[in-house]
Amino acid sequence: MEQKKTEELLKERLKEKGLKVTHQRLLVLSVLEQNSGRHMTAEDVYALVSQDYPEIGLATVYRTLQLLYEMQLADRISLDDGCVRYEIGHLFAGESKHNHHHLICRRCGAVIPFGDDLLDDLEHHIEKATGFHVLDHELKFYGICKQCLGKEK
Amino acid sequence: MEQKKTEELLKERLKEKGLKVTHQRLLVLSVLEQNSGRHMTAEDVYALVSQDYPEIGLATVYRTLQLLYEMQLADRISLDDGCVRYEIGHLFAGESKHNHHHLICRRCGAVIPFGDDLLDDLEHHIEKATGFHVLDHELKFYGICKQCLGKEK
DNA sequence: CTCCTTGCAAATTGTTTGCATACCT
DNA sequence: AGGTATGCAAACAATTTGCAAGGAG
Repeated sequence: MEQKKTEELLKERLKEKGLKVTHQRLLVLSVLEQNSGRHMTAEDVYALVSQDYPEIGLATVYRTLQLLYEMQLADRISLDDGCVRYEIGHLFAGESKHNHHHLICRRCGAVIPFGDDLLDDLEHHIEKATGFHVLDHELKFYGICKQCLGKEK
Repeated sequence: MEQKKTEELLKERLKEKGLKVTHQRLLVLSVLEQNSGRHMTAEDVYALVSQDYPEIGLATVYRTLQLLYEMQLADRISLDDGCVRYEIGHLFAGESKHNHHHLICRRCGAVIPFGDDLLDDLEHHIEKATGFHVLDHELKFYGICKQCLGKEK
């Protein structure tokens, strides 16, 4: 029913905006959901959706991911490898705060999620100090992962 | 002499690696330095270097920026507008901790630097908790800037 | 004199767009 | 029916690469 919930959420939001509920859109969301942990490129999603629905076009996947992002149903990050990635955050029905960060290994490229939310205070501070209304944040740490450290001379 | 310092730093590091000190490399660094506040794309740098040195090729600028980044002489960020940007952080002779963050307006695209370093504690915490050795971090806040908020109905 | 580096152009790669057709509502 | 979405192919834009010629050590 977690499953069901985001699907319903998508349908609602589509209707609100006069957009249509299509097979493709549901499939893209479902793939994202079944891989909620991974950071998926459009190609990744395309490959998976194609298994069930080979007729889908890559362009549709791009369009749909963008749509999901705009509707706050998907999270978007860049891992500096030249492509945008999407993932489903732990969304609590309507609340769409994205609260996990990433540790990126400069050596092997591993991406380790790191859940923590110490940034709320900082956000409030920013709002007060600059008048900037914070909606979301993205925090990445670069360094060397445990494995790579182990391999070092 | 701040000026002089990074140039010397570059020369040193090039020699260490058996690489060569070229006019182009010095010029790219110098342009970055003279615009230390801006987040510059390769094209931006290319345009500026071209004024003094029209023969330079765009590919060289790309190669040089990458090099400076690898040598920790330049900082690299992505503002999600589809191109990588570089800037010179306030580097304190050798120490290359990059400690300023960015507020990115979802409406007008403005990028507001935000200096603050509350993340050291968090970094230590991560190292202890995960064994990941943190070298650097990148923090972006997305939201609506003051001006755009003002324009709202 | 020997590699490293450059400039140029061509090649790649991720992503977007135009358009006729197919599909929701 | 009527407008939205789709698939395909072509268009794009940022970045990379191959290679012959030039330049630093």
